[in-house]
Amino acid sequence: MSQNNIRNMDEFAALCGISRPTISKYFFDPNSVRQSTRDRIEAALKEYDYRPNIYAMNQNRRLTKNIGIVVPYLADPFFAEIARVIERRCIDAGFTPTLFSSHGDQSQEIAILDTLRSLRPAGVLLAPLGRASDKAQIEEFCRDVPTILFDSNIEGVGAAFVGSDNFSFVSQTVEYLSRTGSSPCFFEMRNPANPNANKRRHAYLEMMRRLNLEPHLVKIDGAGWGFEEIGRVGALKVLKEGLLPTDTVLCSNDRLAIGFLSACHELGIRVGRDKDCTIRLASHDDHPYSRFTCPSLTTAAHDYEAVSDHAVETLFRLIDAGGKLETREETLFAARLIMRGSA
Amino acid sequence: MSQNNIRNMDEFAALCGISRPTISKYFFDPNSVRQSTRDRIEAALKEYDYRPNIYAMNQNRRLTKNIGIVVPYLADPFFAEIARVIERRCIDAGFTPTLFSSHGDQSQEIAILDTLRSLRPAGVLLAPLGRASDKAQIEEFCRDVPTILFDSNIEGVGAAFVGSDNFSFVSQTVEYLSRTGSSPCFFEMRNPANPNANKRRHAYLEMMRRLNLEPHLVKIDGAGWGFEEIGRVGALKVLKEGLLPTDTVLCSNDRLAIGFLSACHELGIRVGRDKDCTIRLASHDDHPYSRFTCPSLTTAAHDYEAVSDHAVETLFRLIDAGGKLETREETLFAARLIMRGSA
DNA sequence: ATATAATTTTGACGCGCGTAAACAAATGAA
DNA sequence: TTCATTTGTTTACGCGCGTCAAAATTATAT
Repeated sequence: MSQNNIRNMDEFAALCGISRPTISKYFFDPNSVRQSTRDRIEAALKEYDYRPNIYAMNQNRRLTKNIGIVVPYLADPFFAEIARVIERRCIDAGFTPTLFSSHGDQSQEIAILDTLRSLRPAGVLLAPLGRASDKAQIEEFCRDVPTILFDSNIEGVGAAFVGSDNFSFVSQTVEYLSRTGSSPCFFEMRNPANPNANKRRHAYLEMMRRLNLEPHLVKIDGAGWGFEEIGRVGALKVLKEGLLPTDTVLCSNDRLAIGFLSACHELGIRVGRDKDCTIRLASHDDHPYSRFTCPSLTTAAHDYEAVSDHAVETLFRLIDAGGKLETREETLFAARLIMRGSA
Repeated sequence: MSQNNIRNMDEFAALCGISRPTISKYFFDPNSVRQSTRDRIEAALKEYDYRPNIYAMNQNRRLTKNIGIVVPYLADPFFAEIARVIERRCIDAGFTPTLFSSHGDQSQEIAILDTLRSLRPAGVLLAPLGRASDKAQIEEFCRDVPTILFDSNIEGVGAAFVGSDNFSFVSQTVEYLSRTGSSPCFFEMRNPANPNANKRRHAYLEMMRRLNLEPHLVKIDGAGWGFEEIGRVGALKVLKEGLLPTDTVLCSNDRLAIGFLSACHELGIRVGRDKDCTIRLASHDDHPYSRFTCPSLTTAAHDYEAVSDHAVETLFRLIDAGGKLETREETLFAARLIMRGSA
């Protein structure tokens, strides 16, 4: 490799023996130039390893190749994992993803949208905070920037929503628990941050109605995104005061369940299917840690890959279509029941 | 707020009644203009909410206000948490942080460094993969870009290293375990990804020597960053084959310990301090989940805040100094012993 | 070989802002 | 009031690249 004295595209073009506009075209889309010239450019690229100035590029391009990825809470490995998959897909498609976390905070979510505006991204994949989101601000953002919502829906906002089918989650867990033992009560936060929680409650009630069973909602206090601690404290209270109407508990999500398990252990209550166990516990999400809890969590798993893939594919379609889709799409993927030790 | 027809700094300057160079100066450092003009600019800013084009800005500025944050594995909440704190500090200081995760993969780490180069950041906070890192590439990168290493050190590379004092971690856990029961064996991966693991092993051996106790290393197989599963499989093997030399186990890190606990539960082995427990388990890191395991983990905690703060402060000093520090600094923060249920 | 389509070249302009130098104005202390 | 000092203005250039139109070249098909 020769020494890298190339200062700009002009010099590189000269070294290639190809005009600068053609080089520029190549960098926007390598397929837009004839194969033979592409080969020549790529040969020179290897020899001199020139890279165009991204700032000059993005300043002048009609559309950047940037994609914004926004998750509500990165300390939750669930989001870290989904962000990883989405990142990969974007890079493979020739885009430059940038990851943002709202860290459970409305003002940070708004600040991120503000930053994203000035990044002029080709598109954005946004998992909103949910109840804590400033819907008006998000709506306005989505009018300006091609955006796909995922994980957590806001009705009518964004070009599309891709997520999981909460009814599919709950129906499977409720059916399984009811079939194999006593029917479950539903353990959840009183004021859940995420709209999926509400959908799950409704699904629980509906399933219990269909099965002709009496529903029991167990609502616990707590705010914020520290679900494990909220679940632990809530479970301690419920267990100590004997407020649990059944010996089978279905948690709204795995992180609450992790806290619930912790409380049970503190109180010496054994959880699982064995004879010496007094409680069965199941949950939803298939959180990356749910197979390492004690006992491991019976849960309903997201189809991570399907959600990620479809969100990204939809975004690419949206970008290709110039930022507008004919109608707003909503796609939900079914859950898969994962039977483990806790129920 | 008036309608936002402002296309560039010229127009905004005209509306302000202030010359463009002064506006430009203001955006680089609001304190560099007289208070009265600053007030006028900020009043106009509120009325018209103009924001300079970041691409044009960064193209021409001698130095951008960007800061790169690189962590080895974002699905580990430990890194998510530290990244959150660092992000906050950078924003508060007027910088624009961008978060990257190597996802445990060498080629991705290199790709990130490549991306960072073309971002021309004022500075970078880098937590390397460790053993999997391409040291030569990182070294070359650090020659070009002002970089502070954190969490995982590479001798002589980067302007400074900020991390935790592994000896402080291990000395406290070993001392505590030995004082309150039988002395621990050390449970770790055979080929740990992270150099801290080696430091911890040495610290364990040294502490056992000082206490005049016989050391026992228990090395398990496994590669990659799925430490919980590695710990679980390793513990199953060790426990089934009766290879555990003592009833007290000190794991190299919490994620291995989480896997260990999972294995114990599968085998019906009770862990903790109670009479019916046959194993005591302790560990290091104070992973965000370690207080929710069953039993909760006795561990040595990082001083997250101190590490984050000092890393960021050092980076700011480095930037102010023009990218070079007189001598390479290494700062290690002591651990705090967190006594919980497992030992 | 010729007509046609596809691709590249040439030359030029503009994007929005940083920056520099010479000058003008405001400030503040003596 | 005076003068030195700080701060702002004017003017002008350059950064590296996108993009456009017209001309020149090349590839493909007939």
